[in-house]
Amino acid sequence: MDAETVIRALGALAQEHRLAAFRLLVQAGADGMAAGAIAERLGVPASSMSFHLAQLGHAGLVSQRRESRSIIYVADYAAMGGLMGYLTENCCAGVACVADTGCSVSDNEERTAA
Amino acid sequence: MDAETVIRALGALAQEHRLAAFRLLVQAGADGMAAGAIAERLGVPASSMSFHLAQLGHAGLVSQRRESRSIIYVADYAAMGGLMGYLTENCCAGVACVADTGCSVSDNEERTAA
DNA sequence: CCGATATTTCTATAATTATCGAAATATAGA
DNA sequence: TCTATATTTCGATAATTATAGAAATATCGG
Repeated sequence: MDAETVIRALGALAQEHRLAAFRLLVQAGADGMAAGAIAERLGVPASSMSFHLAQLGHAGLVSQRRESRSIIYVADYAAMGGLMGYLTENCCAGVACVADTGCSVSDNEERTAA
Repeated sequence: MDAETVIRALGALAQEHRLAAFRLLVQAGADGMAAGAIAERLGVPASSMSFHLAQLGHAGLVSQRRESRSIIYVADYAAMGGLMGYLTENCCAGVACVADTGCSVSDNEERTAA
């Protein structure tokens, strides 16, 4: 992942509604979530949410598929993984940051809010 | 680390010169680097670099200390670790992203494949 | 104190990003 | 086809962020 892509991804996540939307999509998993459902859940007008979802898409962090009248957005785990990898290697002195948060992630309660 | 802090940190890194500066500081370690050295290295005017370093500071990603006439900036690993922790827990479905990049970070070449 | 160096703050301007209503597009069902 | 639903695109505006020269501040050596 090159620096430009990383910057786009960081910029995409560096906004209240987009970070919230992406978290929602990560929780939703492969089923994803309809644009309207995200907008309603976050209390953001549809056209604004559409703008933000497009930004996430342009950054490669989400993909979309049409399903009847809805457009379903899905988090792209590989892209997020790429971002994490870049940050780990280039912004964390190799070990410090990740080791610090505990590398075996599976034991937390981070999935309870599904 | 709360969402607002995370957004500030992401926004701080989501800019060419700031990401480059932060990478430089991570490499420099505890010795840090003088503002002028960073500016020169990146080919950015001093006043512009000062603006960007202030943004990184405001986001808590760097600290500074005066050393004679220079102001030395130092990367804050704990802050970066906090950011990584938040992303891992909230934006990575718990495991996928980090596991994907190889959790034992100490070896360098795990990132060649997307 | 003075002159040189290092950096920040000030100021103005340019560029980018966010907001959201209204209009346009796509789909579905009667 | 007509109408309702879901979402995007358009367009206008507001807000934020970036750029960089000039002036101000701090420190040092003499």
